[in-house]
Amino acid sequence: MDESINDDGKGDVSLSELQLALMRVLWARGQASTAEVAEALRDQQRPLAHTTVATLLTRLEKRGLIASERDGRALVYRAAVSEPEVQRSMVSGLLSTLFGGRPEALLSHLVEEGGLGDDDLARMRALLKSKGGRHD
Amino acid sequence: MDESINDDGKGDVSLSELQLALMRVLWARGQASTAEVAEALRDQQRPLAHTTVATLLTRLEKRGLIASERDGRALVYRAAVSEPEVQRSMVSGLLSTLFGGRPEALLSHLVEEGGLGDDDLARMRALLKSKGGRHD
DNA sequence: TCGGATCTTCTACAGTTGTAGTACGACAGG
DNA sequence: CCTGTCGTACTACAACTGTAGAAGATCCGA
Repeated sequence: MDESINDDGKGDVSLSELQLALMRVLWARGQASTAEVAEALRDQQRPLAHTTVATLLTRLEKRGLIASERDGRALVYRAAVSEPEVQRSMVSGLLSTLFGGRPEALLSHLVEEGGLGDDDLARMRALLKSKGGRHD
Repeated sequence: MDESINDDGKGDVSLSELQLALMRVLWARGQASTAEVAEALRDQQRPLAHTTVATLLTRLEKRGLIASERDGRALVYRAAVSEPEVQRSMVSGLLSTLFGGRPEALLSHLVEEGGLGDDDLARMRALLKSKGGRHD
């Protein structure tokens, strides 16, 4: 049968810092041409050759994480996976490899070692309070 | 001066799943020979050739993450970085690349999307309660 | 003392990532 | 019409990772 149906990449995405930087541009702007992405990165003190950005985008597309559409001679890209999807995937990866899959272990780590300020703690407390469940 | 003093690796460690699997063996046992590490991995449904494990350990040592000591003809390894150190480093990496460095954003994600059970939430709440700071 | 069992070390190789040059098509200004 | 300019596609290459075979040193038991 037709084997052109590519894996849609939803299963356990893990992106490098740089790849995320590209994704973030697309998430923020909805869509962007190669040149726009390159410019955005340049503005973030991350100057890369136009061709480098093109290569990176091509690779992300090959992985199914973004999709392109032609606008004249230029390609315009948009994200094919949402930021929360990627977050979910990467957090759960970290959780299982580094914290035995126990979310409290991660929180505990954040609280104990994460150098959080009082305001951070307060915000987190508020967040949890607003979430249902018993308050034993 | 003598430039043989190698970078001690404490600065922004990021380990792959497999590399962490090796580290976990060492963290758990304190120390282990190549053969013991290989055996432990085999027991975790991760059968790797002895030489593969040796290569991996050598590379980790080159990065300063583990240290070896000779015991007869065999090498015995122990971790040179602690698990909390690695956790700190990797969590803070994830935090900055994926959550704009805002810990509450990570917690929020955990709470909203992390599929936590009531008991998880309760444990987390307890954890935060026991931590000082104001309770606005 | 000889052969297998063990170990380390070296070498290899494919895949991914970061980075960019080259080639080549299209288009706009003079 | 010609020449930059802009854009994609292709190629390249070094570093790192996962994986392991080949070589060579040793040690143990018969």
